[in-house]
Amino acid sequence: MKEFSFTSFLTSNLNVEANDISALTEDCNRRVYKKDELLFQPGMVCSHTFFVEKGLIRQYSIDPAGKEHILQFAPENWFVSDRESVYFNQPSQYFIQALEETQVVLIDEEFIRVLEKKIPAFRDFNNRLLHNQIRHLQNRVNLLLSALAEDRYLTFVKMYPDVLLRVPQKMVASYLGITPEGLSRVRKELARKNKQ
Amino acid sequence: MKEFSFTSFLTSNLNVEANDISALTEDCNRRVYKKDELLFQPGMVCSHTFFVEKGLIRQYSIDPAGKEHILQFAPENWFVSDRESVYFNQPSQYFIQALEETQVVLIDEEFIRVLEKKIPAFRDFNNRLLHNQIRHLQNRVNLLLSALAEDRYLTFVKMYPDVLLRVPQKMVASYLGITPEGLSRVRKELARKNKQ
DNA sequence: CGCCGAGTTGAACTGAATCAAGAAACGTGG
DNA sequence: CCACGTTTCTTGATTCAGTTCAACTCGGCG
Repeated sequence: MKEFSFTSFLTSNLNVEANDISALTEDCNRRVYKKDELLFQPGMVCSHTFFVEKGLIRQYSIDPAGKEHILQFAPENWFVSDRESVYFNQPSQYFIQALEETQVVLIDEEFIRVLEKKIPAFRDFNNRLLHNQIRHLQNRVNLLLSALAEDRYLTFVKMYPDVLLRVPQKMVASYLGITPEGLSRVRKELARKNKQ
Repeated sequence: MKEFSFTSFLTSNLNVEANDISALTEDCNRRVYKKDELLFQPGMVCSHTFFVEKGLIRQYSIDPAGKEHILQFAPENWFVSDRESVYFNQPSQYFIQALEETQVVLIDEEFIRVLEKKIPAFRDFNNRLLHNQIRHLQNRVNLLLSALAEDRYLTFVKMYPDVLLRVPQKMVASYLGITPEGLSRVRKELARKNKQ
């Protein structure tokens, strides 16, 4: 029997028997999205969180000038959700899109409540996930406020070396808040420095 | 009997009897900080969250070039904590400072656990606070990625009109990620537009 | 009264965007 | 497996938003 990565993810983080978990996670709603397919788009209220079992997705916005801005990449074992929409029932302003063929678990509020009930440790774990996300966002704000393009890129390379290899360079640029041309020049400059 | 604003804040949000709450919150650790006094500084592990009962505090970093960058303002009824430090027990990289004479409640992990135990609704409320902070941070990242200085300023004015009047302009600039001179020019330009 | 930090203004400068063109990589159908 | 069109990446010339530095004004406070 093949084990779902959502199951093993929860098992290893919740410190409980695999059997207890898989009973709950096996018949979760799952869906496979093709490359470039949208999981979600602005205007709707997003009713669930996505857990990536295989593949890679991104969350992004499009500004009035038509430019894309990437809020988050999510490879295997990451959650993505528009908290604003899921939790506060407001129409989202963000897109969520598969960047590769991607299999996700669809998690709704009800499933979370079931998990909390059956596995008390889940509440604490979920809490930890939220704290972790806040920490990352806070550090990202700080970086956007304080660092130039080159430093932001170097930080990205260090933090997400895997993502770097899986997405087109222009999307890294969009995540960093610079243009594709700008990132191309940053990389050129770094290569020059490394030679000498 | 004078009621603490922390008590009434929890009472109104938790939907429980004021008496139940005040028994818990009355003898919390409280402290008053003078204007400009530091509540906390980098390098230490921050062991508690602050709830502002009266006054105004800010969280900020100082970059290698010596420039300040404000992560958050917190007026009355706001929480401030360095999640990275409190939750993950890591040395913080941020300062927390009183911008006016400020009274705060010091909340440690133990107190949170007591609250969770005695008042079940607190867990959900805390969860809501976390989601709310994520939402705000996410929107701020999006704004930093997509908007020019003028739009960021206008958004700030709309979202925090109260804070705008209580802090020096150079701190608003620091929050927005521009220089004091830059903000001065943005405001001048806006004034010009409004006249015509 | 004199000082000091906050805000303003101007001139020169700089990091990054824009626009445009070409080169390289990629995917798809024949 | 190649040929083609499409997208991605690079490079150059120009422009622009915002910084830096310096001088000056203003208001509060010892």
